[in-house]
Amino acid sequence: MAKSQQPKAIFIMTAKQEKILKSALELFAKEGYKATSTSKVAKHAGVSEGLIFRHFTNKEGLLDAILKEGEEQAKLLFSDIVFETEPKEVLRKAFAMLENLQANKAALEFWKLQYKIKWETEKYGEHKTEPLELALASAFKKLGFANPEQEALFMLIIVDGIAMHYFLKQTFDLDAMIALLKAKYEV
Amino acid sequence: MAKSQQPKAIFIMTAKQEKILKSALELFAKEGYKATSTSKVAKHAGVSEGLIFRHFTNKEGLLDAILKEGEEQAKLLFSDIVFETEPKEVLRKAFAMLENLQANKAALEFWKLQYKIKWETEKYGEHKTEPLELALASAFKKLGFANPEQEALFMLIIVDGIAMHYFLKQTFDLDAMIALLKAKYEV
Amino acid sequence: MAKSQQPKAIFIMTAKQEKILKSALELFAKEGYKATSTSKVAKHAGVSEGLIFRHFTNKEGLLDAILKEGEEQAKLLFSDIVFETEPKEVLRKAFAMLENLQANKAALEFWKLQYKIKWETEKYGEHKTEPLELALASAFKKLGFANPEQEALFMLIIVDGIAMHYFLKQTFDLDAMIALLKAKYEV
Amino acid sequence: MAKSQQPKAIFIMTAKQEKILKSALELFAKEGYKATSTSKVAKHAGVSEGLIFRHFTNKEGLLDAILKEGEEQAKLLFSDIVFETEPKEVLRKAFAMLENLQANKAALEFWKLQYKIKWETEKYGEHKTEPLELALASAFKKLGFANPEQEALFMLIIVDGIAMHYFLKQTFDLDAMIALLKAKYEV
DNA sequence: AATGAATGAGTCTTCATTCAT
DNA sequence: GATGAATGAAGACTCATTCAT
Repeated sequence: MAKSQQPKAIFIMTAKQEKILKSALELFAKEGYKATSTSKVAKHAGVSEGLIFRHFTNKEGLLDAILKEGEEQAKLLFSDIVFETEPKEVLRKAFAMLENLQANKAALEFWKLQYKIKWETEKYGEHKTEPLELALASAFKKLGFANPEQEALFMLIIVDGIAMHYFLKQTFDLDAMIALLKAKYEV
Repeated sequence: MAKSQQPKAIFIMTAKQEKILKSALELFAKEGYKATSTSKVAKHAGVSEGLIFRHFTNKEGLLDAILKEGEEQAKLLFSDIVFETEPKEVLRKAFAMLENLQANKAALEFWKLQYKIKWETEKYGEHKTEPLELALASAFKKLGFANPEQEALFMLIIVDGIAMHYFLKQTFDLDAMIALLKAKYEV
Repeated sequence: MAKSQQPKAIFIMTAKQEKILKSALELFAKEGYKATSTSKVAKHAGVSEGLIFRHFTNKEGLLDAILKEGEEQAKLLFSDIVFETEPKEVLRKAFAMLENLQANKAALEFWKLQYKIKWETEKYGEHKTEPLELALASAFKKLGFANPEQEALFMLIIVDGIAMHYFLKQTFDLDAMIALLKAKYEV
Repeated sequence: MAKSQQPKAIFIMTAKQEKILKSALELFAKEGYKATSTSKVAKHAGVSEGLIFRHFTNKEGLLDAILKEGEEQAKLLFSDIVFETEPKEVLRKAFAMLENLQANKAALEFWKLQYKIKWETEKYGEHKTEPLELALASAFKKLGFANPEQEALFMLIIVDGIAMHYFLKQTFDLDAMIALLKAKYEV
């Protein structure tokens, strides 16, 4: 793996830089990282191919920049759950994350990319969901579950699995599945 | 996508043909489909690159052959469950599939490939698990669940999710998770 | 520097392989190593660019193959001198090497390449001329020179310098210079 | 080759201009002209890449500026010899040039670059050494040599060859070689 | 004077695929 | 059935150069 370098500052970006990032996100999420050539990204973003390398050093650097932005977004999304103290509400908000997938196209693309990358490169560990796991464990403890840590992991796996099926299967009824979950956990 | 063609007969295979298939499976599962070049496969299998194309027409044809063999294996694996009539036993056997992952290294590679391919190419739909879904639905019906079809899908998602986490996370305690599942479904 | 690999056997070469080698020698010698692109070599040799890499792995591998062949030729050329025992004859034959430059175009290109590469990459040490140096030293000893090793090196430097000037200066009178040399060493 | 243009005036140079020139000299001498990118020069000099082109028009213009400065230095260096009338002293001073290589690191880099460029671009002819050649010829004439012009060229070739060997061979004993030269010419 | 974003042509190299033997 | 030479298109990346600011 080549060394990769994130741009000096995420917040100061030229219009073209943002276009590149947006295009890359879209294409990586749709076709995968390896299958998306830098020239395809450039064409899609309407810039010269060289510009990608001036701004992101590498193809890998481009991926890292996207992933870093995704992490930022994820933190934001998770914070709502992490700071919730009412246990039932924690669960409800966790399920709400799933509901959000249908409404927010950008978020959906980010998540889809996460999965694709996870399988393609086995690069990004699960540690990003750790705070979520802790929050859930705490909620399950308050609700009197016997093995709260395991329950938390179990729920994460379920939410993960549902998201995955939603991504991969066109005919998947997300709302119905969320309703079932809510019923099972009585929230 | 180029047209692809399966080998004339699956059961009659030369030693080299099998070597190619085995090497491709291993490499595709480890590195991914796109990231594995036909030349790498040829070298790993100890054959000339041309031979791959004589036997499998395409790189895609090679993938299809592997996937087809996987389907065969899946059918075999599933048949035990599908023909089971005792509902609790159906669930037990479904969970046993997960336990099997730890024992059978070859099976594990096959499944890992299935997941990798699913994400990389979005090529293989879920239809392979349909009989499984039906068997589970029937079992849940007998057990008096309100919405057996949905329960079946839910369970499949859970099993899928568990398998995925097992593949991607080195520190995942598979046995504990299966125990939890069994407790939840009282089998 | 990337690893480079010489072709399995130098003597068994396809026609295209030889064409590549010949073109590369000519272009490297004329324009320099860095300034000669592999695509230029391919076009000049009338082959596809990919073929260069199939046969020589790298651009560097291509250079190595040429240099190795040059070394072979040099050994042949030097052997005539090295096995000469009559001291004056040794000197005469050393000077004859210079005279040969005018007659033998292939040899000239090889030598020119050697100089170019020496300066461009500082890759190939002087050790190739060692047997020559020893032979000259032995000759000077027999002729009663005070410091034969140093005299040998001195002569090599002169011959080298003359060859260089011949390569770089169009108006250089090689024959006259050789005559002067012969007069000075009374051979 | 693109047209190239020297900076309006050599003597009036901003600090950045000098830094560029210094960096370019160092890098060209170490890595070669082709192998040194303008971006490397800019980074090494701590200036923007664009500035190189504002000041020197071209990469070639940058090279020319360096070479021109080298010529200036050469004239200075040679003048000591050119205006010398005592023949033995002319020879002594010519040999002193070689001795100077060991003492003066800056001069060494300049000369090394001259050689590198000579071989890489075959751009700079020998005309720079013409006054030197004349001075030597005159000295040899006074000393009663039969063919003074040729003797002068011969000596130049020797000095050149010695310098080259000193640059390329780490284990070269420069002092010993100069001593031999002095002995041969009895100075 | 100085910057740095932007480009397009070109660099070396890899890839899937074809074909003569 | 099997090889390995051969290809052409595409891959990531670099480079000299331009231009708006």
